[in-house]
Amino acid sequence: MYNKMRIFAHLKIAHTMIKRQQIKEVFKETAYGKEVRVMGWVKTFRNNQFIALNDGSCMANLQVVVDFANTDESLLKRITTGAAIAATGKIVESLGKGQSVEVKATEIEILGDSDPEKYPLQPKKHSLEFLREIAHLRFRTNTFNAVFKVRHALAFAVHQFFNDRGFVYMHTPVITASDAEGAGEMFKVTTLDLNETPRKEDGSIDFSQDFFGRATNLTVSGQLEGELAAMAFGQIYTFGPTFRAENSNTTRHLAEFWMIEPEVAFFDLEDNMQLAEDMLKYVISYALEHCKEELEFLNGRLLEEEKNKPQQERSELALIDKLSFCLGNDFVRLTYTEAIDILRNSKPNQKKQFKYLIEGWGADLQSEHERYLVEKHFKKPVILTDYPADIKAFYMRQNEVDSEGRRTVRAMDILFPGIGEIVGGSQREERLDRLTDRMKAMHIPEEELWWYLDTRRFGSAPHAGFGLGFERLVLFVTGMTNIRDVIAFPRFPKSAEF
RNA sequence: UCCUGAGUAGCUCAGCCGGUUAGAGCAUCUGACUGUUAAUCAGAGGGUCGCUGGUUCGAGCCCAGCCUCAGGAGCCA
Repeated sequence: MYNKMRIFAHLKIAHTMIKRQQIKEVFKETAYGKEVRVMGWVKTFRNNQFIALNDGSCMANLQVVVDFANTDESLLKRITTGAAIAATGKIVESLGKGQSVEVKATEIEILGDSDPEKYPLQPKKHSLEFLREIAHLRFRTNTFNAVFKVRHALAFAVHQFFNDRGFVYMHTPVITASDAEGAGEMFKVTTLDLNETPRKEDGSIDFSQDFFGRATNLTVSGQLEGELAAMAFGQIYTFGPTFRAENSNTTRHLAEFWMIEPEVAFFDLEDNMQLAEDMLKYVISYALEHCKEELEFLNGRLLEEEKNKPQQERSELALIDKLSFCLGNDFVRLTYTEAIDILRNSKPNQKKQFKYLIEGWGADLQSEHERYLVEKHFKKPVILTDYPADIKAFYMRQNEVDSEGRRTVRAMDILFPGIGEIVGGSQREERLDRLTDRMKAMHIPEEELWWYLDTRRFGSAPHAGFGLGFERLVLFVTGMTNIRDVIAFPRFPKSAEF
């Protein structure tokens, strides 16, 4: 009697007293027969008997076995793809193949139903295009599970890298009044009634009546503010959202993206390049170490996809091999001028296969040229430096005019295979007169940037920094090909649904 | 914004030279089966052929405009 009661009591309290465990932890359990409680979402329910359950803690699904003969049919009907359930049961060695352990359920509770006629995710392969249309649900797929775990790891690794080196994380403003950075079209920020904007006598909008008393925009870069902080802390970085109102419709542009911008006092361009290369290698190796399961999945996904491509278009290395290769090799460093020489003598240029032929010095490099250098000629990441001054921003440090009268600046772009420009940076022009000369030539109003120029007036020092497009990094590491698939809710022209 | 291609069932796609009632696989539903791995087998339901207009006896198919998506280019990170 006593024993019976104990057993009975034990069963009674099963669903209230047993603490819910993450599936990731259940897989680590070694004691067969141990009672566990898990909660998650049903991926598939096979044979009226086998639930593939996922709670997001790991990629692998836990197999929960239902004793269908002794389970109410109305409950079985509610175990559908997408439903949230709680399951209590014993850990047992799996009789089937495909998993070593499974949970033999003694109790199943439906936490949230999922109407199978309406739930759009099916236990089958979906196109990324379709999943983009249901961005609110696509996290529940294997691919996006993996992508966003890797994204998280990379973000964490970025902070770890800089923190370990004594950098200060600066939060630069999202709303900015300066319209002079020249990094692209900006989104306007206003509280004015757009139907009745106050006007000045000359008919232009009177922004003095706006919230900030002046015209404001969303930031296109935290660099200028970052430089101010670097002139006190020595080394800082920013990591925040950045906005560009360009009408860009490509696989590598977003209207809202996350950018990492370190800025370091007393650094020259060489130091800057080394920092960027070290950082990229650090975060990639962090992902390789901490996202094995996810990267292996993405690696396999990519191999599957490659099977459908013609031989020519297939990549030479699988994803994980590509990442390892990237870690094991120094990035190639060369000047713009050297790159032009290589391109001018290249086969596609000689055979006139480039759409834009390289004829002389001074033109900006097109995508096809960057791709040739990175993917065909060097076959590894490339850092291009010392671009013509005319095609680069005003704040970049000017080199002395060379023997042929060419004006260059201490710029550097890091080009990655398949991605293109992943980092853009430079040593900054710290000499006030050279900087203001350049601003005049480029029609950038000095009055608006008086605070920026103050850094050159009071204790100016050599310094350098760069901007890293975080989503482009995630693209490279996950092997995804469209930037809209590596950010949760992508913003791009005609799209801000979620 | 430019170039190219696409838009047909919930998803992936086929649909011939313009011709009768627009098809398949998967998903869903019903039934069978019950150690399955995107289970399997049998059956059923499911369509504003992107939208608007035009040509034609007749348009999913031809023409024009628009919308959306994909890939490439430009802008860039």
